[in-house]
Amino acid sequence: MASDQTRSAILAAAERLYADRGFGDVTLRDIVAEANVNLAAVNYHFGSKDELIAELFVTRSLQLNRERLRELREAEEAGNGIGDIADILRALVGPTLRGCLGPDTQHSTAARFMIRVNIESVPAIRRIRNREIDHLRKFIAAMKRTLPERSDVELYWGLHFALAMAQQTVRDTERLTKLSEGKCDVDDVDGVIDRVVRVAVMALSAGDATSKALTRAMAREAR
Amino acid sequence: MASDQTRSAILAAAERLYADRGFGDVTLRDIVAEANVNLAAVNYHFGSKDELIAELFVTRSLQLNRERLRELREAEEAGNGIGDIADILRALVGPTLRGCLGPDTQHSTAARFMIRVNIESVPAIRRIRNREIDHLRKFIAAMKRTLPERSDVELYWGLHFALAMAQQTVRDTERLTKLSEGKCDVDDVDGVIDRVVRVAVMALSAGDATSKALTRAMAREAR
DNA sequence: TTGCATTTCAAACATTTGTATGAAACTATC
DNA sequence: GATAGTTTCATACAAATGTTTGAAATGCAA
Repeated sequence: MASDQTRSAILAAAERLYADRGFGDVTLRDIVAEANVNLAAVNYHFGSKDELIAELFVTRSLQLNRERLRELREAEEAGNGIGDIADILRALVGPTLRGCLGPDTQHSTAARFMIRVNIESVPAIRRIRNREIDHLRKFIAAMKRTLPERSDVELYWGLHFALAMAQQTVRDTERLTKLSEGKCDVDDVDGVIDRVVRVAVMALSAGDATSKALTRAMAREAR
Repeated sequence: MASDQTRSAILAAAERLYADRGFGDVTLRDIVAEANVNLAAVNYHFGSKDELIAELFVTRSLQLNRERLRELREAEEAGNGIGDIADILRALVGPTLRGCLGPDTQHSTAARFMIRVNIESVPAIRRIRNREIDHLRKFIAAMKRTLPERSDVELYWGLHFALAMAQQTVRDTERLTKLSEGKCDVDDVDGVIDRVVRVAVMALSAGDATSKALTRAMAREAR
């Protein structure tokens, strides 16, 4: 086992470089230079470049999922096993947005790395991502407990849209800021989370009479 | 000018290969083999690999934007310059979803290419994408005409979320299908469009009293 | 210290990649 | 049908990249 400090140095350097410059144009030589270790060290400690990337992603992924489930548990415990739907959705999108948005994001390597993962999509990561489904099912189950009369399809679409809004906000922060000329304050993380959650809650009723009534109400207002 | 058939063959072959295998692992040699032309032909006709990719993307992008604007114009003409908000949003997300979803997607190279563009993100394309903002502003303007009393911020977020849902659906069709065990029918393109539009319309009222009332209503129902 | 396993290192390897070159083939104009 | 411009072709180039190798260094137990 020894000191492991070479291994850690590689992980840290790789995450930093990937976060800053993306997966596309960071070579092993860049990484070992940043980490001040020998070129062969990567293959010695990780086997291959892809396995290094995979380890980085898995580590951060597990952290994210742990945090999500922790918040989900909190939400359900507060309601004696039945969480408020907004809190459940907040547990789903909150950790991502809190991790990847906000003014202090510039200082968190892990955050910027996960943003990269959301923007680019390298095969080594795509393979792992497919295992995320079991994790999401836990949220579907919790949503079902809270809204038992909702059809499954509505729940799936609701979760899908919630993730869509969160991830697109992370991915396209720059475009939204430019488009809105800074009027959309993505640094107000809690505000963004509230907004996403609110829309996601509404999305869950997209097939319902209530929502159709709302749509009609808006149409009237527009006249 | 001459025949241009080499040029076209390269474009067609490149689009097909990129659509099938992604930008990451398609080399110029793969492309020229598929197109039955000489290796040097790519640099002769396009200058560089990146310019070839750029031309492919620009072509498809212009098509998409043209179609969006056509539908937007239709929507506004139907209402004497003021379109129904749902129709405006439909003009925004409809072309993308109609192009990239549905059972016949397997047969359209252009569609699969644009899906790739949504999944992967290569520098050559990212650069061009930033010019999309002017295009989106036209939709903001149309939305503003229909909902003049809405604050700009609400409009920006609404458009952002609409695109988020559409693009994530294109990007993560597979995950949604797996997660829902096929219960979410993404082949029903019109159904998906309706759903996205409906949620997007609701999102536009995320800061309003109406939506807060709806949220409260749902909370009551959940009890 | 000796011996053994782990880790580091410099160097080389083997491909793969986009691009450049210069001659040949082709095309169209006069 | 000669000439000039365009296009095609085989081949070479140069650089980059992940990986391997075998020896040197290091750590550690007996």
